[in-house]
Amino acid sequence: MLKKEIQTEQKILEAARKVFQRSGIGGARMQEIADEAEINKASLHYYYRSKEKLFQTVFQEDFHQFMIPQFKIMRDPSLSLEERIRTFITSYSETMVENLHLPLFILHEISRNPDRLVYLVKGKMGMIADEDNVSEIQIPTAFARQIREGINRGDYHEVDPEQYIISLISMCVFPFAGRPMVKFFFNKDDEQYREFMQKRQDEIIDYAFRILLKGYQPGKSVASKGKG
Amino acid sequence: MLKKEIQTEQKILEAARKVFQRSGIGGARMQEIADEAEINKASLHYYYRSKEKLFQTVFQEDFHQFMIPQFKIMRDPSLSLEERIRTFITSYSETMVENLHLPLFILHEISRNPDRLVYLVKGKMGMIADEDNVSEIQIPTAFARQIREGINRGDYHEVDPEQYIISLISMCVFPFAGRPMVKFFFNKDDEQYREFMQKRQDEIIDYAFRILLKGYQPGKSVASKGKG
DNA sequence: TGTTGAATTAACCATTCAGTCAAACTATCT
DNA sequence: AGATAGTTTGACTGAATGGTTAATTCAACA
Repeated sequence: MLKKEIQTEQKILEAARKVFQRSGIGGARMQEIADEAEINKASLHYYYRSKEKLFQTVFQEDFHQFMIPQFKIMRDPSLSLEERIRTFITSYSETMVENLHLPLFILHEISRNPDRLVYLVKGKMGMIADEDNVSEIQIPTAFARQIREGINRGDYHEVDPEQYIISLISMCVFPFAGRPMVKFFFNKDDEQYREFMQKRQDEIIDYAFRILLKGYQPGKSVASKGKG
Repeated sequence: MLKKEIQTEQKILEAARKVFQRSGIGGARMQEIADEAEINKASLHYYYRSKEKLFQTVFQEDFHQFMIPQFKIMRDPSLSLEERIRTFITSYSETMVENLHLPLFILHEISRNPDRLVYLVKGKMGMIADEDNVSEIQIPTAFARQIREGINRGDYHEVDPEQYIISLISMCVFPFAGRPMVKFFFNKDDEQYREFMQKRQDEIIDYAFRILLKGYQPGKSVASKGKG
């Protein structure tokens, strides 16, 4: 009984995730989700009182999947800044490759209702940070500050740290949000696209270091594992 | 009479654009568009038989605004490749700053229905190109080929041209698609965001050249106007 | 095997919304 | 003024869809 309940709930969430990511909250139909989960529409409401409630559950999970690993990396004190940049890029790309619809879904729903950000971040992202007095919201800012320190030390080129961080994220995320266009204009099928995005990781890491590091040469490179 | 007709049609298109960009085709309401245009809903249908028809008209215009200037630049034979990169970035950013909702709107609607791309591009983009045998669809590919030539000549670093082009577009477009997050995590209000995106242009140009050009130094730089 | 509470279902309800229609209005020309 | 063609409008329709309900099934247990 209990087992069945959990199993059904899980089926619903998976189905809902698929449908919501494909169509957004507006385009999704409760009937469609029910069909996808192979249950009756009334049962769907039995488990999740309303569409909005169901959506929030799914969206919160997705949002965290989209954000938390990256946030963890940005402030991981066991990694040098260069290693963090490298890991940030691979981790981000990996998440997206495994979940192609995620980026656009997140972007679109956040844009439709930016206020969600406040409780989404404050809500469950408290699981990271809080060891010292850096709240999760300030992680990007803190990361930017560390880049600035590197610049001041003379290790890095003169970049605007905030612009630099956003550029990293852009290069990781955008090609997934614009997948149909990438495929269309560079004439790639699904498999070629996947391969292209897989290769892209190393390419972006290279770009990231060319932009930031003084005297960077792709050959000698920066440590790819272990401390720098 | 004729004058009034045109004027109404224009009002409808502006209203529809605003509502569609805000809510997408699914979220938009014909009544809302009618209200925005200050006409009766029946009149709306008098001018545009259906929602889909109205949407297509608006979307096609928006798509072209989003694409054509950049395509023109990519293949402008009067500019050197470096100048084209520079112009590409400023032109793209300029378009986005003036129309903040455009990128996400395009991305979302293309993603919802990728088949549109075929007739959208073949449809009206024939206005560019066709002088020689480079069709508009092949412009990015052609642009990539020219980068490759530069690499082979030894002028540029070893980059994957397709990845490079997509990175340029990413850095230009993504921060607009992710505007709420940029604002939220770097704590900017509308004005600060705007300023940030304005400054960003030069920053990206710098990044683009650091990635591509051998021996690039932001100081000496590449010609900012005229032939290189 | 009968009782109980949770899970499932078909049928139904209420609302929203794109699209239609016929009547009314307006401008222009004769 | 009357006729004509183009435009506007309120009222309406039908389909889609989120959500409810009451009856039924099912699983567990005494």
